[in-house]
Amino acid sequence: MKNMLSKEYSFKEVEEKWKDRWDYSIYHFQRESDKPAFVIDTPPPYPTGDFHIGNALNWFYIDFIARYKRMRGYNVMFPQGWDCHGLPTEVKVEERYGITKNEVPREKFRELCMELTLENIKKMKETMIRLGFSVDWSNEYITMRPEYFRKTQISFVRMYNRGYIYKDEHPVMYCPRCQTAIAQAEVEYEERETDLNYIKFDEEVVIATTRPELLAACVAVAIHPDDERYTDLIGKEIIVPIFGQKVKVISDEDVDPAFGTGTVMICTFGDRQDVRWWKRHNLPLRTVIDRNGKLNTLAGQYEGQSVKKCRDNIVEDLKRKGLLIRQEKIVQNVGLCWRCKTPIEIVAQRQWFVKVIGNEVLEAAEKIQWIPEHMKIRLKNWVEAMEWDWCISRQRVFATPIPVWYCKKCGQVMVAEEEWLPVDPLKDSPKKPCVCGSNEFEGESDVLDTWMDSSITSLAITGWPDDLRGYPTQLRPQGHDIIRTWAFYTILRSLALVEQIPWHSIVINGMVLGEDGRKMSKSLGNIISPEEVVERYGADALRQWAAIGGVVGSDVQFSWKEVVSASRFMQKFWSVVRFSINHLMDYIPSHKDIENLKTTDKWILSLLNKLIERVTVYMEEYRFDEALKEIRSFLWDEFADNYIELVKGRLYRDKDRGAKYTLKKVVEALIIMYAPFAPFMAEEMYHIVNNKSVHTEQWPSPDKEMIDESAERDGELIKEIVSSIRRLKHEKGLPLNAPLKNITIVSRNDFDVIDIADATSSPVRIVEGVPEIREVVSEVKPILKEIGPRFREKARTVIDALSTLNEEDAKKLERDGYLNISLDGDMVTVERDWVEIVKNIVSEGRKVELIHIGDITVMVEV
RNA sequence: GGGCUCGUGGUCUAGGGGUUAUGACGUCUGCCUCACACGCAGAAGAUCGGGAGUUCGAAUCUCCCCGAGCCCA
Repeated sequence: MKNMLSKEYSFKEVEEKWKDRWDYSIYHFQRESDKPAFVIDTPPPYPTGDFHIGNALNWFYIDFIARYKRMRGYNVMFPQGWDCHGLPTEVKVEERYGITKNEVPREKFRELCMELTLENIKKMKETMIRLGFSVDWSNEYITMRPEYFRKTQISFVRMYNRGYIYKDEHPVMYCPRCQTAIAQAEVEYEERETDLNYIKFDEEVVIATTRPELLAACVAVAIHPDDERYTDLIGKEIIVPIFGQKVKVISDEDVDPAFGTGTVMICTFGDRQDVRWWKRHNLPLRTVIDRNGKLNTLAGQYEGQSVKKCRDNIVEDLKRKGLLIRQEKIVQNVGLCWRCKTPIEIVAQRQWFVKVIGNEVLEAAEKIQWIPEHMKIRLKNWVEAMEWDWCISRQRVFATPIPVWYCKKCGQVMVAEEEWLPVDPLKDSPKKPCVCGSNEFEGESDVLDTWMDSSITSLAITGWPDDLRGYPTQLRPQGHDIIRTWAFYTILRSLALVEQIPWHSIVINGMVLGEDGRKMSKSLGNIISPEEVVERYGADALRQWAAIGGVVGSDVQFSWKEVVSASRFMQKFWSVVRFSINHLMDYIPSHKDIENLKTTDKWILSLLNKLIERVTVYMEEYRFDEALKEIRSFLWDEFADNYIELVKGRLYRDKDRGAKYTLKKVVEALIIMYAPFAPFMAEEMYHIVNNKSVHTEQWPSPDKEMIDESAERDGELIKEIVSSIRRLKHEKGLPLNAPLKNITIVSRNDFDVIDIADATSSPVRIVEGVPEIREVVSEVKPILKEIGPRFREKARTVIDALSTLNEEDAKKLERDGYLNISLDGDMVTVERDWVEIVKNIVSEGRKVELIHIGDITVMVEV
């Protein structure tokens, strides 16, 4: 029979073939199904057009889980969302058409954004399909579409009506470049060097500040209450240089007397500490920075200047007036807009806020299983440090409109009713008059933070607000970089909207690092795209890098080596299938074949069933690295290197049905368990051995009947005997297939030796004991884990006594099962099981080589 | 400054009280043995970051120190 399989596995051909041929509807979630549901609240990526390797890691984990759960009989939902709104797309559109958002009508600008978003989604989808994700495309959602943002607006209305959302004037983080308020979570900090300026306020007071441009916004000067240098200043008024406003001197514990001169000017607002002081001491508000990041009229002669320009000018003017005592360089942490890295300002503005219900969120977090557990602490730290409510209004265009109008007559706020949604208040009018009777409204021009869209994904995918069956969902997979945003906001919103946790478990993935162990970045030039890996080694190989690269939750370094080693494993697997199919082509399994199993067959089947148990446990624990390693080492080290080598004789010569049965069982189970990791190749191989799709198969369940400890012991022995004979031949300089005169195994229990004979090309027999052979005890090895706990501090003495046991006593111990020995005058009884007795066999007749394997001896006549 | 995670052969990595520490890549020595040279059979290579402690026994637990990364002030 001719083998039709190519010698080399061609990932390119196979992956392209199945990608096009697959029926993706088998991955659709069945709304009406008896199977238990497993709903995954997958992350909606931002449609940049580039599905990068970090996304890929996240999706690989999701796909391993989804495929595994499906095989375990779950009705899995693996939806795919797209989190469309936001600044980056606006910026891209401005670049692309060389316009600014204010140069075209709002509606037109939004359309251009949508157009670009759809193009980007298309590109990313292609990559995702190429990577083999089992996405349920019938559950795709796009947040910019009316059917989705209707839900966002409903969530706004409901939370408003329940008192979770309010509009107020409050200090907010403001990005002057993006010209919008942002949330605390969107601020990142970076160390930057700036000048610390010592400015003379009056004869006694010199203030050190890094923000001289905010002198106009100065509302107080603070000192530490215990600072003896300034005790008599407290309560006095002092005049701010250049601007001349009188401010009070107050005392506060939070002032660091060791920093600068120990006196601090409080501005509205230089940093968050200013906000704390401003609130605590009820200070007046002097806003000097406007929405464009420019100084306003309060700044007098500096009006209209940028923050940077104003700073330079004020420093110059202070110098000229002799008010600048000195300057020193210091490093300080500057808050930056996470999108454009522009230093943010804190300004008081009327904005929309969501109440942060920190305690409720923390309580809910306790009810959720966190994988890994310690990631919960990140949420905790974040929540506990939150000082302000979540600012959800943005002064942008491409986002979900806030469904609110203001009465032109009385100023009353009109929040949309749910039936009116979706709505754009700038285009649409309320369907009822204001309480004052007026029909003249002005629509809210602010829009919602994009996180308002994406923090209801768990609700949206289950069918909320129309249908909430099956809520909470089962799983949220996401990166640890967005715990403070996505995870936090989702829990908060789920509690506020439906009073439930959003998911039972959350599994956190790490970031992907470059090959050099550093973050991937353009400037370091260490970026790897999924496409280039797929091109060279295939999606299945990349997937295995993801699985084996590290424990879920830890950062994973990209590694070509891992990818290569995965592709070698694929070649090995392919060769095993190629070998197997030679013997299985004409084989129709029968249950009777079980009766023909030899020791070696029983051994590998027992190991296989134990493997299934372990792999299943690892998959349940999201330990993909361990699961895949188990599969790999079983296939390579046990099945290929040992089992197949041992049964070749029986297969080629005898067409042995027991061996064929075993071969088929093992290969099938391995392909199925491999399928979540390498869906393309597993599919190809399963079609070869079974002519059907592996992706609709059941996950194998361990067959307890086949777990056979004695077969395992004998099988291990056979393996050991064969490999020690190989080693012997190697040492003697003999070819591995050289026949030996005789192999005699001295053992009291009987097992099949046919495979040993085949594998060593030599006659093999088992004897219970041979007269002309004399057993000599050569070594007694104490087993420490038996002796340690029993004798504790005396263990060492016992160990020494046992290892120096004389031959007579050792034989007595072996024969009787116990032995009394005297230790420092005490009689101690030791048991047979506490030691391993190594014996030599001395032959009086012919010359034999002796091999010891545990308690067993093998005599080899070369 | 605070929190979290982590320091294991040359490189990456598993393990997390029992004395010969896992695997991958790399290195060395033989082999084209009828599934596989992306292979087979062997081998070398680690005082498990440093120190102290707990214990009969520590890579593993505790404390301190050093170093790295992440998150947050």
